[in-house]
Amino acid sequence: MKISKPRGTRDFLPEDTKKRRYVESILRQVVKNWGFNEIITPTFENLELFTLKSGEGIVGELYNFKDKGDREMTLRPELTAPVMRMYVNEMQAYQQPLKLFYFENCFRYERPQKGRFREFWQFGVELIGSKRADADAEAIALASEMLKSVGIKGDLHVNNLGVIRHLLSVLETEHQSKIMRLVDKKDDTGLNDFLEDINAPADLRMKLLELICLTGEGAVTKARELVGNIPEIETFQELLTLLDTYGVEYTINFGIARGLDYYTGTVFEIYAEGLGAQNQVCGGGSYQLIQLFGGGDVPSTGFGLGFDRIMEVCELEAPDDKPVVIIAKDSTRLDAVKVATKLRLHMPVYNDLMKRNFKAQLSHANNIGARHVVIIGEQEVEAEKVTLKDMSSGEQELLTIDEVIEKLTCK
RNA sequence: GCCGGGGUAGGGUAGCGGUUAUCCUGUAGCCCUGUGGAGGCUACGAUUCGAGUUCGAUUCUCGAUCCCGGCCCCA
Repeated sequence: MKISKPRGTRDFLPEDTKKRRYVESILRQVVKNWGFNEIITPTFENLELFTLKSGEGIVGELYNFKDKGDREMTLRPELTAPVMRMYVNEMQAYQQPLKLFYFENCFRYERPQKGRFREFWQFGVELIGSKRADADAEAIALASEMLKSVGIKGDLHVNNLGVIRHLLSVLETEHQSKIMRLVDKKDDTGLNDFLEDINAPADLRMKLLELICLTGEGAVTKARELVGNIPEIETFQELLTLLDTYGVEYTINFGIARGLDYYTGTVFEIYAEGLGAQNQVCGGGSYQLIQLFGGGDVPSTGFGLGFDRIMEVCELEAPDDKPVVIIAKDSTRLDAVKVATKLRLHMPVYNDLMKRNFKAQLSHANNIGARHVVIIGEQEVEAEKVTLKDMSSGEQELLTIDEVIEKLTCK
């Protein structure tokens, strides 16, 4: 009787894990160099944390459960809300801006497909305390740099929601939200119908439809013509100038909306090729969530990277471990253990655990890709040395253990 | 929740009503107990699960399940 793994989860074999850890280590190095500090939050949280942020509707997509104390819990579906909760609970007195990052698994009860799993990993950054374009620009530049560091060419689209919000400000709040959702979905007919339903002014309707199609060069100028010289445009222009200075390539896209009300201004998405329908590898922007969780009026900006999607398109190869295999005879196995113990302070070492004969041990060493083997037989024990054999050249020489360490570690 | 396409040893496959279920690879061992990569031999190991049709099902039908792709959703 075999037990299969739960739907939408994955086993990572040694080769997979090695590559994942390697890519992870590169991303970690980049965020650290940008001055961000890692945090860890619980794997499960009170259900309310997420319904508060995203509405009751998301419960259907959650891995939620009641614990033995009858509390409504859920495995975390994302990490922005937990980080905000953590900030409100424990970090409000910290120096701002807070520069935080996390790399954790998340859980969503969804139908698996390419680039979508029920357990997946998010690498995210939250920058708390600054509402300036400088913070948004740093977040975007960092996201861009992270992808670049692992060899992924992403297509970055940026927008400032303040512009479209300004245009819609004459409408009721609920209508505004609804329109933002329709724009996010790129549901043009739905949008038209809705504008018809609420009897939106013809002038606004025309401007809106024109605005959300604005993209690429000259889009800012055209937007300015549509909505006038409002502060939101100036902020957006400031962000773009900063991005230019960072050397980040981007596409202006007034059609990116993000369906949720807590996004305040800057929003961005990054897409990568080769991922099928789920081609977004990064999404983020500036948002206002802290008040919702009982904190002050603190602006934040952040983004999440879909680590699994990155792995899907990342072509980096993890460096080789260069294992050393010790080959011994039955009569010298204890000597082999002693030598292994010394060598293990410096390098990965394999010892025979199968009581293989001499030839089979050598063959096994070859099969697992050993660069070198260390032979310990009666002759070597007698001479208080070992034989080091280079597996690719076949050359071998009699050396002391210290000489072996010296020789293998300096390469 | 919806729509397609799939599921045969650990991995890759052939068979498409009756076979000892094919071959490649893998793993372990032997040929060969102080020198690997080749070769030969041996062993291990599979029809996703459950119903139905049939004398007989890996093969046909239905259901479940999982995988792959897409829709919805995407915090």
